[in-house]
Amino acid sequence: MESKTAVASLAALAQDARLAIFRLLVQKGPEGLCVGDIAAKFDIAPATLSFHLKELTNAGLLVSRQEGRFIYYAPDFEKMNALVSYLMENCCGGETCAPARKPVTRKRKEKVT
Amino acid sequence: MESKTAVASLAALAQDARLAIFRLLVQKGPEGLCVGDIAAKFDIAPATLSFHLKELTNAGLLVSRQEGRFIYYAPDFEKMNALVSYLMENCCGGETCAPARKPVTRKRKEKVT
DNA sequence: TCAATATTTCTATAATACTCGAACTATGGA
DNA sequence: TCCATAGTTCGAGTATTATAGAAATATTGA
Repeated sequence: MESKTAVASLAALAQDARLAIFRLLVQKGPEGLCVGDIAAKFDIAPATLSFHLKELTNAGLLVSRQEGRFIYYAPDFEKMNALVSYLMENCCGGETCAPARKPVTRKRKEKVT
Repeated sequence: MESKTAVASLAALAQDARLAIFRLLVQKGPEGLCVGDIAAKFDIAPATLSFHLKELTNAGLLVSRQEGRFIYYAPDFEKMNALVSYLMENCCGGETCAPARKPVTRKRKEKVT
């Protein structure tokens, strides 16, 4: 991960509303939530919410998909793991700590064929 | 961890110089580095460096100790772990991911008696 | 096609943060 | 005591970011 990317991701998370939104989505998982569902959880003007979702998406922390009229946002878990790994890279010289953490893994979704 | 604290920590890290400084110190470990040693690694005006160290310290990410004329800064590893845990708390509803990550642990320093 | 719903873009204002020169404080050695 | 070294605080200029009203876009159902 590049330093620039990490700074952008951290900046995206360094804001009350965005951190709350991101954590909500992390807890929700890969299915995500549509904008309206997120709006229902927080008292944020639609334009402001849209702005924050864009910030998180531009930072690479969220991915979105359209389903009919609804747009779902979900975390990009790989990016989140990469960010954390970048922060802790070679912790304590790599001798006492590394590998510091195991990345988040999740069960592969069954194919719905 | 409180949301306010997490935002402050993330904001402290969401800056080129500060992220580089923090990562340098994470890699150095609990002994830390004095300001001069940090300054030697980056091209930053002393006042600016001092400002950034203060930001990181106020956010709780660094601790400092004085040794003679030198002030050593080192990461607060517990705070760092708490921040990461907060980000990933109850990931994917806690079913598929949790416990997502193990915190950084390091060997207890031998007592120098 | 028309209206309603869902979300985004535009635009402006207010607030906050970064940088660094200059002046200041604290420690240790001569 | 006096000076040099190590860091910090202050102040001002510049830049970036948050917020939200209004207008625009896109999708669906009638």
